[in-house]
Amino acid sequence: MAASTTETKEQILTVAERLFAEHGFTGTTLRNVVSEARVNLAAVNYHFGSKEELFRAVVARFARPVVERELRLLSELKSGSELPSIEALLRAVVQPSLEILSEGEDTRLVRAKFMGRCRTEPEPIQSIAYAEFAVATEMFLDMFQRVLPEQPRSQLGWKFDLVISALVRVLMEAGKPYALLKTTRPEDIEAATQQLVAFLSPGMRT
Amino acid sequence: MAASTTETKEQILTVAERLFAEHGFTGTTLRNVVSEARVNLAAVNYHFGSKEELFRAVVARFARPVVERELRLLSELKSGSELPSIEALLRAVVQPSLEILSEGEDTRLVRAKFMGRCRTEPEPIQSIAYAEFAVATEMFLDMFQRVLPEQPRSQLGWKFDLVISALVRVLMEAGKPYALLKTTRPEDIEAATQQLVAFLSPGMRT
DNA sequence: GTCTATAATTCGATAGAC
DNA sequence: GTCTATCGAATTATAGAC
Repeated sequence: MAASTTETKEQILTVAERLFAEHGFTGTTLRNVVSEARVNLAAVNYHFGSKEELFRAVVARFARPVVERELRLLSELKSGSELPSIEALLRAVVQPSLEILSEGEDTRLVRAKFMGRCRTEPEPIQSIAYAEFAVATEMFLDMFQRVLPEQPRSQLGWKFDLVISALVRVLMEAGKPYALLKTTRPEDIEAATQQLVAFLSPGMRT
Repeated sequence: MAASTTETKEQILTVAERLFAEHGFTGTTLRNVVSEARVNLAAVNYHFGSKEELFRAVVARFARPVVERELRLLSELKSGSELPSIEALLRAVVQPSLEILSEGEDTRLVRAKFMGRCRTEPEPIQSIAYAEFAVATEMFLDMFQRVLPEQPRSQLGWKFDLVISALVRVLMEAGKPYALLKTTRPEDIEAATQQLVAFLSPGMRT
């Protein structure tokens, strides 16, 4: 493996992430990717095997650090002597994803949008990203059930689904003039986190 | 115009609506449409001109009755002697769309999913549907501003955006086993409307 | 590992007979 | 208005030289 191999793979992944985010899976062509990445067309199939495997690789690269932070926050909440508040739990849900926007320089907004795009892709593409988050999602839902034992699981199910929808929407709209999150400055991210949690938490309680 | 012309156009529109809903714009081919619609390939371009014009026609067919009901509910709210409650206003936002699910027999779930899909399509397709709802959206936002004058317009902007996101998610997931709306029975639609309004209204107030 | 060249399909759109 | 046939361009994926 030559020294530039990693570079080529990363270059493909970065460009593909942006084009998938903007145009979706079927709306992105490998020719567009290699053209912008300034690599050869055959390099995609050499390094990733197929267009779908490339998508899986993009998903894995961005999702794993997020899931890792989610699981860490979850274990912190569990290790506490008492049950967390709804607000603390919601913050653990949205914070790892919103923190995407504080890392990666010029790729921040693209990465956030890609995460949102994953959830809006038609099947079977959507399932690729869903699989990465499935374990953490189930654990969050279990925790909501413990904090809100009087609500039936089915109700918590669709409520949590709407929470994720709101998070995804915030990520996709980030950077636009009328969005909740207009910049990627840490203090703006923190403010948006608080506002999003405040918007969602009373609805979870009801 | 022969007697079967309307039939052919409607057949194309109905099949296209389902395929666009399931696979998105770029994921749907005209060949798939005409194959399932059992019409000739050339009929699409004869009746609609292009794939994008076909999409516009599908959007117009489902959106106009919804917008009409939105505007009627809005004028009723305005004609009242006092300002509506948050709950009444939110109900006017979500009800016309959810009522899609009480009409059209076997096309109900498809139509709901298509509406959701419109909002998740990459540009420039998304703007086609957005344009149909733009006027009503602005009027709803004005009404929220009157009911909640202490909140800045920018804040109401992203909150209303999250309300629509929740509505769209409910529409897209309708019919699935763990969704808020599992069937299309009128009483279930009414129950879902109430639960959705109850979930969202406290967040609007905060 | 990177490249050129191309295979093998598939796409949207249209020409022209009926 | 409906059909067959096809154009021209674009797609993913691969074979094979270097």
